[in-house]
Amino acid sequence: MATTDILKHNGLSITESRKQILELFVNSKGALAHADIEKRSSAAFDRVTIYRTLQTFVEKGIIHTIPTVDNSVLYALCKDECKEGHHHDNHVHFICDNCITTYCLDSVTIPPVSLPEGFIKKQSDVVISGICRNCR
Amino acid sequence: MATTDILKHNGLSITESRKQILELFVNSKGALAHADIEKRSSAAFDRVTIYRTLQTFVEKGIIHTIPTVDNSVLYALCKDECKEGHHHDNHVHFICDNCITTYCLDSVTIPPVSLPEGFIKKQSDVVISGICRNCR
DNA sequence: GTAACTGCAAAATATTTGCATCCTT
DNA sequence: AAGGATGCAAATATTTTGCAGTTAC
Repeated sequence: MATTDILKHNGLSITESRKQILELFVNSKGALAHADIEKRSSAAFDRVTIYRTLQTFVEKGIIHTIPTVDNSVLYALCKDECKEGHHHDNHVHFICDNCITTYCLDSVTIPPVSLPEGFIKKQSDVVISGICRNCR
Repeated sequence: MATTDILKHNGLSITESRKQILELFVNSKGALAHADIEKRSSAAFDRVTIYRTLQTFVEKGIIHTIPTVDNSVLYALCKDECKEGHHHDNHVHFICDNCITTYCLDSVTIPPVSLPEGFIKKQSDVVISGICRNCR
């Protein structure tokens, strides 16, 4: 799906920054941090615009944040099942210790985890670190 | 184990701030953020001291960071299996959407996840969010 | 034309570093 | 006494907010 279509689908107006930033996500295999976007976008968007664009994309369910053990904030494209306000991010994230790329392993399903009495699960995230395909 | 012993075990000198901050972790059911420590410590430690103490504890394997989807950084006590430089954090973290407490569910083991060809797993973290025991 | 988006400036927050002083061993 | 830990000041880095100008529809 073209970036313009994705934006339209979500009721967002089509702007250069949104198209380009979304393009970055579509073309990237891994997740992106705010800093990556700042570097990679050809046009120099304002830092603030990037913050706001990312926030908008998260709200609309176009991208989602990935939990990381260090304090960095990573974003990656959501799959179609994601809808506004309700994420369906039941997929595994893999962070390569070597090249630092973060992959969304959509093909890997999270096995059910049984919680202790009284805990009600809403969402689960699995982050696995190690060495990726390309770095072996 | 008393806090002083833990510190000795790790070759750290015994200071008021270290004892008190470690005490907070021992007494806390959930994980703590930098801000929590700043608030809860009776003596008012310098913000910088807290940063440095947490960093030292992480290096020594006394506490570990917990991955979170928002950008916050959380810390929790490590179990005995954790050794300096090599963490064994194969346990599930549970974040309550209501009271924001983060639990280390040591009793819950992470089921094995099969990765695609070429990916080598080193460590895995599972973060589950929902409603905790106390908030139902 | 109107509502929404962007960029700039600046405020608010969070984190790191240097250095002099104080405390632990 | 010596090395390490702390506190203060200040430098950096990160994120948020307000507002005026611009752009999409």
